[in-house]
Amino acid sequence: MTLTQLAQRLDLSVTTVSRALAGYSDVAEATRQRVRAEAARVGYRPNLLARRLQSGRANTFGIVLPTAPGQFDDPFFMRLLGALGPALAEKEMDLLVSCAAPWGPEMRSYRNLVEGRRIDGMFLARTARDDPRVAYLLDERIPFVIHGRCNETRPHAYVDTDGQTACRQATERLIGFGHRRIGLINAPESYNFACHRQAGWREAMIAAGLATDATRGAEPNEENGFRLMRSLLGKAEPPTAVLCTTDRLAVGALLAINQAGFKPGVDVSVIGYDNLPVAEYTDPPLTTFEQPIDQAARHMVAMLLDLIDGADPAPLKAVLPARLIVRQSDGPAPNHPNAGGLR
Amino acid sequence: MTLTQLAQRLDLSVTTVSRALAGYSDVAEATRQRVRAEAARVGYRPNLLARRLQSGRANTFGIVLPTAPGQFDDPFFMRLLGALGPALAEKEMDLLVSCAAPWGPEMRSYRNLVEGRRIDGMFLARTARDDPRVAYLLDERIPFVIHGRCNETRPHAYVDTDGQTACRQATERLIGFGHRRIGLINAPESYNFACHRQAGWREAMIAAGLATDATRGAEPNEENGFRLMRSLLGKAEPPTAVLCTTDRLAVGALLAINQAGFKPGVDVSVIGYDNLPVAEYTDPPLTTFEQPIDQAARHMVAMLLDLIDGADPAPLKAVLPARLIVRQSDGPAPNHPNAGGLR
DNA sequence: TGGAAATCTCAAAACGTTTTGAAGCAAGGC
DNA sequence: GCCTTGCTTCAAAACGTTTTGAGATTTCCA
Repeated sequence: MTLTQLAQRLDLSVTTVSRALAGYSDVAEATRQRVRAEAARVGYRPNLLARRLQSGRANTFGIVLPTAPGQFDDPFFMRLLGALGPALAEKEMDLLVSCAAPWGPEMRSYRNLVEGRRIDGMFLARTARDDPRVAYLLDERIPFVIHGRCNETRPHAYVDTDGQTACRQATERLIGFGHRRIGLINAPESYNFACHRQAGWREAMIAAGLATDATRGAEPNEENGFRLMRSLLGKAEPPTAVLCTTDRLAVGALLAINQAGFKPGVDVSVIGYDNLPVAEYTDPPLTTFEQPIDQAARHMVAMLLDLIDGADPAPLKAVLPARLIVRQSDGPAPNHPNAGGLR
Repeated sequence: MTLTQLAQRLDLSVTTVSRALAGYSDVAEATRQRVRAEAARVGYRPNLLARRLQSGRANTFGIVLPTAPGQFDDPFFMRLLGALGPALAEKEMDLLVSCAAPWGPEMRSYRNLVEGRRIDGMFLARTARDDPRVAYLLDERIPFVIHGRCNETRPHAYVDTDGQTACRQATERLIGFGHRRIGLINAPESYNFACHRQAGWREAMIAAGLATDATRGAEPNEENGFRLMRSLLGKAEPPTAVLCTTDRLAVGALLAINQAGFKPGVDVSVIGYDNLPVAEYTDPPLTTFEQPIDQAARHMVAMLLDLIDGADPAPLKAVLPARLIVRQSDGPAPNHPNAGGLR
């Protein structure tokens, strides 16, 4: 059922029917009602493709999932999608998902989305410090919002979690527990979030006059967490606590601690970051940070809608606090006066 | 740059330019080359919205992610997306993602996608035994492919993993280890996959003359795995092995076993299903099944493309084998002649 | 040399909307 | 009775493609 057919049934012009349905005031109340009733009766639904062609807007935003081996099933993106989806649906926007490895080929995905005019704007996540995608989108003047931050100096919209403050607090917490050798198991510093989280840890360590050499970085998955933790435990004076900048790293670290014959949470404290579902069921349950992803998603959607309406990106920035979830993977340092005390 | 503008530059008609680019044989070789060269030079990209309006095809498939609390971050969907994406990109198809809770509201999502002619076909996953979405799509004659199976009698395309065989084999393996009381921690039987997996377990148990009463079911997450395992352990004669039909259930079960003072893999064997990334780093690492998701995705894409070309859905069925990944969470039954032997 | 066939090109229509500019008509003011 | 105003409706153009059917030119053969 097209608008033309509907108009014929009603013995009206297409114009009038279109304007009646759109609620313009220049069609008589009686006519409007008649049109609306008939439209409902025959179940008329406008053809979105036609509407979009005419309006020049795709009514669609895009997001590219990184499908690198070892990280394509990152739960973070699933949660981001789950949060973006409803926020977008509310605004009658569609979400187009494209998949690509995050190096070279990914750029082709962006080109495809952008140059085919399939989308009006893009969401980005997991940005690198100098991210070619950001530069590309700025060059092409495609509206976009980043989850994360990046070094780009031109103004752009972003929403991020304050990983720096979170990691500073986590480190201070461990220091308060009496730990002196506190390791950092991080993602590669080419990721922006890794830099921020490291900065927080370093800040607290330096403020307390502690050494910042026990740091390691690699692609954030369980295997690397395991490997890096083993490497830290192999040191002459292994750390009594580690801050893992993602839960997947922490899961690997916990196993490494166990297998080395230590008791995680007692001999070696661990704090994670992300609050994955599994964090509540590791052994021991993982103390970690929760990112306000729903809130971030709502911000991101609102910002992108503003941008496609021509808003200035400069003021569109938000940094949201992470929330510490205390479980049982951290506690007083061994041989510390507080050790064995109440937690 | 539109086709019209390109035609003007070339002093050709829009028709000729369009046909030259599309590779029709009725445009002179010299002209075609001239057109191609100029198009490449000015970086012409066709407007997909216009093309789609004209062709009546959205060139887009849809998928609805279940965003129920407690399951919206199911890694399964992330892997499915990661596998569908590249397969679709190869065929120049877009993937539209919609989010909705899997009860009432989800139907509205389907309606939106379908009735706005935004998509040419749909992927479904996590189907229930009597799934209203399947009935709806059949009624509306929208092409679709299910990952999973369902009770619907009308012919429809599906791809599934053979969970029944997998779970039968897992149970037989446990029986071979000397276990006699083997529990089942399952998802609710309203899910199709839960039925199949249970059937496999039951088959093996009955064939071995064992009791099939130690079975429990609930939404497949860590918490329920924990809870149900505790309940099984509370029985007068607790099972010495459990088959968990998802890894998330297994992760919870492992913790419950640990906390009850048993050693998982020694006192109580556990086998999971899904091979989540975390499965390699649980304590002990989890014996589980891996679904061939990439292969399934390729099948699904091929089938859906066939369907929109008018193929008969009846023969479009595939059931793929799951692969057992042996780790250390299962082994000989306690007090069994094989106990303590080599594994 | 005339006509048919083959080759190349194009104007116009179509896809289903929204928007623009104008027209028809009644009421009201002079 | 003429002009303005306000209200309601509509024909036509536009968005950028693809397809259709036909026209123009060349080639080939009788």
